[in-house]
Amino acid sequence: MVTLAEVAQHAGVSASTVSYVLSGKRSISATTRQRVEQSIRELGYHPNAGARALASSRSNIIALMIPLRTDMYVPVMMEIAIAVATCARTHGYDVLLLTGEEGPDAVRRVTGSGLADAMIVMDVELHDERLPLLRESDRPSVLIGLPADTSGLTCVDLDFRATGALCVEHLATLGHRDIAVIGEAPAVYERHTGFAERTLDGLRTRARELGVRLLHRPCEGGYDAMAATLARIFDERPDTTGFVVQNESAVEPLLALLRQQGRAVPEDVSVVAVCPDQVAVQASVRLTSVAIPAQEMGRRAVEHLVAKLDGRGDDEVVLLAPELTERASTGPAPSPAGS
Amino acid sequence: MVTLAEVAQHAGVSASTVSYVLSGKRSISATTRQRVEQSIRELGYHPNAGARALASSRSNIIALMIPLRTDMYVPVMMEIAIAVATCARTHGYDVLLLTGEEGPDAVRRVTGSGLADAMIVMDVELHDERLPLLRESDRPSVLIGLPADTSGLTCVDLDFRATGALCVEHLATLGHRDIAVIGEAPAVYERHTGFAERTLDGLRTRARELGVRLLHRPCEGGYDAMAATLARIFDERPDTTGFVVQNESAVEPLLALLRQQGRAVPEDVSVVAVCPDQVAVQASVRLTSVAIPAQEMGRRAVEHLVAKLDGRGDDEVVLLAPELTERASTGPAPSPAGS
DNA sequence: ATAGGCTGTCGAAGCGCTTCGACACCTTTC
DNA sequence: GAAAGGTGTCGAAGCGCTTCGACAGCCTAT
Repeated sequence: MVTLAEVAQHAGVSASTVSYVLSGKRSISATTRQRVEQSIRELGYHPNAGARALASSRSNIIALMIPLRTDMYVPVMMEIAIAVATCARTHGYDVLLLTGEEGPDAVRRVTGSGLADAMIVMDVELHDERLPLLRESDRPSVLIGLPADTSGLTCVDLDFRATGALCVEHLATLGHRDIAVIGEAPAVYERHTGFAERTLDGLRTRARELGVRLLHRPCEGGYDAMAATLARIFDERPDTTGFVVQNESAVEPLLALLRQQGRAVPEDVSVVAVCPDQVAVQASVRLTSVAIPAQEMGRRAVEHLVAKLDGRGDDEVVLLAPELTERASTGPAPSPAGS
Repeated sequence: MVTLAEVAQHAGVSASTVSYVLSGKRSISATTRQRVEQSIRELGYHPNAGARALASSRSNIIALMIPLRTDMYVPVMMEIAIAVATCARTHGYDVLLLTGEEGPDAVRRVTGSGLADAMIVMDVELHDERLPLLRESDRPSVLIGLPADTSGLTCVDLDFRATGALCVEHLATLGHRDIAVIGEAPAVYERHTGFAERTLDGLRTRARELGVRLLHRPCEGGYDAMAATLARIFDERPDTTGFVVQNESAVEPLLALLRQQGRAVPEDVSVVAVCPDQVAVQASVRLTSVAIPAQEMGRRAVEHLVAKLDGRGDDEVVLLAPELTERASTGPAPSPAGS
């Protein structure tokens, strides 16, 4: 274990000089700098993280709270996590992975112990227990997601309300008048997860404005659940010709079932998905979709946090504008039978 | 920021006594302990992580290196990561998330700086650049995966060779003589990822022993790639009746295509998947599969690491025995046409 | 020439914790 | 009743780094 002092001795300077070479907080002559850097290389010196954290009260670590559940929107979570880790590194930060399991205690523990300088919280519920702690905390934080009350918080999210509106608009423009929404699992709504409710709100509002009938059905992932849900939908609204799907693990089952029932996509029914682009293009029908910009969200969260840590930046809600990409799963509504 | 000293003063004892109450490394009388614990609670004291790390040269952090790519076996990675984080917490450790991006440098940085006490490395290639560093390092590490040379390393993985054998056996027992293997994307084999090659090895060896013809085709995920691959397979081996799929994102496309071609599963062709159970049960045909025990792997990795950190434990290769669960996608081979 | 301002470097004082040796006190034991 | 052995507690010495004030040396402006 090489220490600062050893580097200093090797380079023939004082410890503080080495420290200033490393941090750049005071000017150092070019020759000294080079000598020190040479010594650092030769000795293979790495500053001790603990000592650094203690002396500077900065750990250079960002905590990332991810949901514990592995049963939903996994690829999105993973992509965000990786984007956060990658982007954080470019700013000199490491990422500490926390699961939602500990709940609010994790916030206390991490901020209390100085383990992390800041925090990114995912899977935010409308009235999340962690919010009061984050508001009080002197450490900056960014939410990925949108709670009911955003005062005193910084949030980054896709504008799900606009996303919902966009989906309805697209289908309405194509002439669809009866639209079914296949949502996330019921548990997601019960937990009042912001994005699910906001999408629904956007869907409903725009549907009302456009005079389109809308039927919303939460749905577990998987084939069997989808089959049951679909049956109920056609039972209740036989004239349904448009679908909006916001549930990755329902996408392929839906397509398979429609095919099996002899309903052609997009000739008989149109499908719009809200999912990462990768899912949309890999599906058995290339899906018209609104992308969930996971990487972008992760990146923006980190950049806001870094700005705050640098004393720049302020509380702010960033809603990314949704973009609908037309692919092969949507087309004009079929003319009503018998007219 | 409450400090140890403040707690000590509040409880009317010395700082070292508080420290010993916290660590339990020396006996403390019940009354003193209670008094100290009371003060800790009243003041809301959290030990400073940096100071602790500096003084004890233990950070209580485990680093987890995950692959950067988000295009393959994502759910497995996510599940492992979450299992690692959860299990680590039960042992008093936090988890630092590193992406493979930095490569071997990340190993140097983390072990050199004392940021983490130990390391879990995922997505190990047969001749991984990081291995020499891990072998030399004085910090313990566990690989999830199996490189070519495991000497001086601790590894946890599913026994993919046995997995391959198991799949072939199952199909052979049902009378299938022509089996096609739909593998991971070509890139996975090019990188010489251990698990893919070992599965293939197990498949081939057992197939030879049982006198079964085997055709292996790597395959990108998605519908189009699968369609092309499947066409080539039936072109080359029209009598193929058994499939082994080791590629989550090829599963559903395969089933859809078979259905579309009028080949019934399992009446005409049988399919065995190597994938997490969740994928197997959510597929449009409930798949006979060998599960990838992601949680178990994460848990075992952490437990080995903790054992090593406690001075117990030794280098060891743990191969989890595969288990095949029969579901609705495999059945007896159809009798050859015309016989 | 001299005051004033830069620049580059150093020494020393912590940051908050762990841990080692010391020691006071209380039991045992013969 | 003294020696031996436990307990429970304290004080002090760091752990390796950052950062503040000091200051030597030099340049510029008067």
